[in-house]
Amino acid sequence: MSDLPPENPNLPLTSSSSSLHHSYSRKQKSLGLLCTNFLALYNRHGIETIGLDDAASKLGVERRRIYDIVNVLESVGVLTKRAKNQYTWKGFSAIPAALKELQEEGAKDTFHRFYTNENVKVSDDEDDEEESSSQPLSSSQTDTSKPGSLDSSKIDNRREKSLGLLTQNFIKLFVCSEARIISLDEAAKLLLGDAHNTSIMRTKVRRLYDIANVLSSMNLIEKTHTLDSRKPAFKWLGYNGEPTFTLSSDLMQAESTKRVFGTDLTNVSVKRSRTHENATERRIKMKQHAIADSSYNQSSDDAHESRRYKFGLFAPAAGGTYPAARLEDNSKRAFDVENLVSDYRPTYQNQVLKDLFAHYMDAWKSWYSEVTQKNPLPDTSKRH
DNA sequence: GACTCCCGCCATTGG
DNA sequence: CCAATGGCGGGAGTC
Repeated sequence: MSDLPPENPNLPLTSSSSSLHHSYSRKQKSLGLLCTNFLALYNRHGIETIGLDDAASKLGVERRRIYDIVNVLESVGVLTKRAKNQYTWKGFSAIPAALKELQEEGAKDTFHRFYTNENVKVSDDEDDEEESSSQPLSSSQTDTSKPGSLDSSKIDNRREKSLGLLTQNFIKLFVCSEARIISLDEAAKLLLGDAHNTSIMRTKVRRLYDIANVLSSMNLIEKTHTLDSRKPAFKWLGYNGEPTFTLSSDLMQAESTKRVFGTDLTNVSVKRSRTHENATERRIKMKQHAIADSSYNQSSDDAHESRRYKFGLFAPAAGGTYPAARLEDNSKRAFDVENLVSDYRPTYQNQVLKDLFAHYMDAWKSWYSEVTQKNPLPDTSKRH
């Protein structure tokens, strides 16, 4: 107990004052940003263990959020749980191994799927149905799920729905297939195996957004859109062997506004105005909803509605097509450092943040010069 | 008005 | 029993 009190009404806005509608910026509280900060805070020498409380207070967020981040980081090997409240920092160098393991694991799953399906068709065409029904790829041991029997079926039902596992499965999607770009809907559908229940889907997609955000902040994936359609999707970048923390992806998006890294670490202050509605009401409403919803429209999804999706028949076991993508687009727009610097004007009163800022600026400058060297011209920055 | 996805209630799990 | 964890989905911001 010390430092920053939970309520800290200081928005690092450079404006002198009179910010009447001190805009609540959702972006500045995104999981991705938080993760970026988290990484910057711990991805350095000397760090060995991480305390959740410490992280929470340093980053100025509630514990709950830390769990979110830590879970996905752990599923990629960057962290490991040591004890209650305690994690061990492994670093980015642990990513390749973790990725590889996931890939192998995924390959196995794929095999399994095909064998039980005995329907190995090597269609090269668009329509490439992926597995038939109910069997989300999970690493659970036995599955005795009978649609009719309801009882102590899944003790570890929880684990199956954990953010961590979901993260791994999401990654497997990329690592174990030819797919380079996947939209979250597709991912959700794939990971769900089936159950096109709108509600379930929505929830799953929500989670995927969360995951995608932190994965993005690690530069493992990047947001784009599907080649053909306009649908937003994520592109697998893979691990680019970057010992020092990179921040590009995040900064890229800073172009338009202030989705700037260090902004407001102590962001416990302005929360979006919760609709006046006390907890009780809320709870009740929830219950009612649950009840009314209990009659899950279990329409057996009839149409398979196969997403034309290339689930590369079992990924090449060794080496094969290990996604080795780099940011090869030229779409990265350039903006000038000085401008950003002077414009940004750090209002950090805390040493850590200052430190952090310097760190970022450093990394970014080098990145910037590198890019400008390759791309002499700032490249007509069109709309994103 | 569709997309994103933050927030925090509260069920679970662990000690 | 309480504290640590973390599923989950309402609904507020964004685009």
